[in-house]
Amino acid sequence: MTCQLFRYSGDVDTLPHQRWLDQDQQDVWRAWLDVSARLPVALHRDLQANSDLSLPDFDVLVQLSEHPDGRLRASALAQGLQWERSRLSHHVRRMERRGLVTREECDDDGRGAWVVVTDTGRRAIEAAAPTHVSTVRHLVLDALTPAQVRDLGDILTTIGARLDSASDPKDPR
Amino acid sequence: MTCQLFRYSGDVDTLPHQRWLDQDQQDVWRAWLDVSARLPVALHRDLQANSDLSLPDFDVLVQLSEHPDGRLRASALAQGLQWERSRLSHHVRRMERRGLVTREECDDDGRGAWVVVTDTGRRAIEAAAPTHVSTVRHLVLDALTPAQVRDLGDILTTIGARLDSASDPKDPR
DNA sequence: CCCGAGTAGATGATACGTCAACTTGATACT
DNA sequence: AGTATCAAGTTGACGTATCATCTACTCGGG
Repeated sequence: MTCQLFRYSGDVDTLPHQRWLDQDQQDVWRAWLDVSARLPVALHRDLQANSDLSLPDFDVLVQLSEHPDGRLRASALAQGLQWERSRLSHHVRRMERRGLVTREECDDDGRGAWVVVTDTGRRAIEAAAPTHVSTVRHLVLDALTPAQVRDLGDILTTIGARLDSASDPKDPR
Repeated sequence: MTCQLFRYSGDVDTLPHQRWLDQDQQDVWRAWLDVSARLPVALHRDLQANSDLSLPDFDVLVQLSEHPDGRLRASALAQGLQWERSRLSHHVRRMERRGLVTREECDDDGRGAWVVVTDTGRRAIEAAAPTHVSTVRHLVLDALTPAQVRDLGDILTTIGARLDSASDPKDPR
């Protein structure tokens, strides 16, 4: 994977007023694309091998498990997952069909709905979690030095902040 | 996002023999999940705003543009993208329908197929590339110090290597 | 009380990704 | 030649993600 990000047949100067990426930057960006594509696939496969959960299933169950009674309002859940509400709705429907969660009406708000983890769901995540965590360790956290883990945290926080302000109406670049 | 990765109602010790993540590790892992989920969404939105290309469309066109005549054998293209062949086949079909690429039979190998970028496809990527690159800069490369970019490259390379050996039949942990 | 604006969530259409067949042509071995 | 095997690519089914749209409810004035 040593090719350039753009090498149109002609000269790059055919597109003037444009800063392209130098070689080092291209390498880092390619590496990002590579890892961010393959890591979730590896985690997903790992989960599938040890449980009937997908990565999104797992994320949902983690959120629910973290809250008292294993229940959360749909919007709160969506926000915790950084998902769109419609995505959550679709996903919960599928998980409900498999018995991992149920939906319950909300008393104080007639529009609202609770998403509740079932016993089946609890058993599923408790069975899946150990290997999942150890895969995360093996592929990422234990692969890096403590200093690298710290650096990575700082880097991701910085990028995360950019993403915040990018979706923010202020500073649309 | 200051919650723990796992906080079952009971004590963590109900699942013994398991190393969980400490707080710092959880933070880093959460940050990874957060950024790796939101960055592609931001890039995708950006592309949609300036062109009719999706992120995968863009990736395909980049690969094709990097090669003479803008043509590549399907397998080579799949490998360059790190995609499964079937995924490529589906995607090329959709792109073909929109006139971005065409498929051509291969003379030397009766099974093979070329994927060829059309003029429309070329125009599309040339229109989309400048803003896309500048968004990548804005959100990532220019947000970090040169040292951080180097660090990130090292970190990603390390993880990439783990991913390689994870899918490798040898060392299945 | 009623009306309009906003909110919570669900739904349908479409695009995307994966897996498991399947088809067809290349290769190798007899 | 004949057959087994493998490689290239396609297809169909299904799960997943996004967008636009819809329904039902809440709330804050008139």
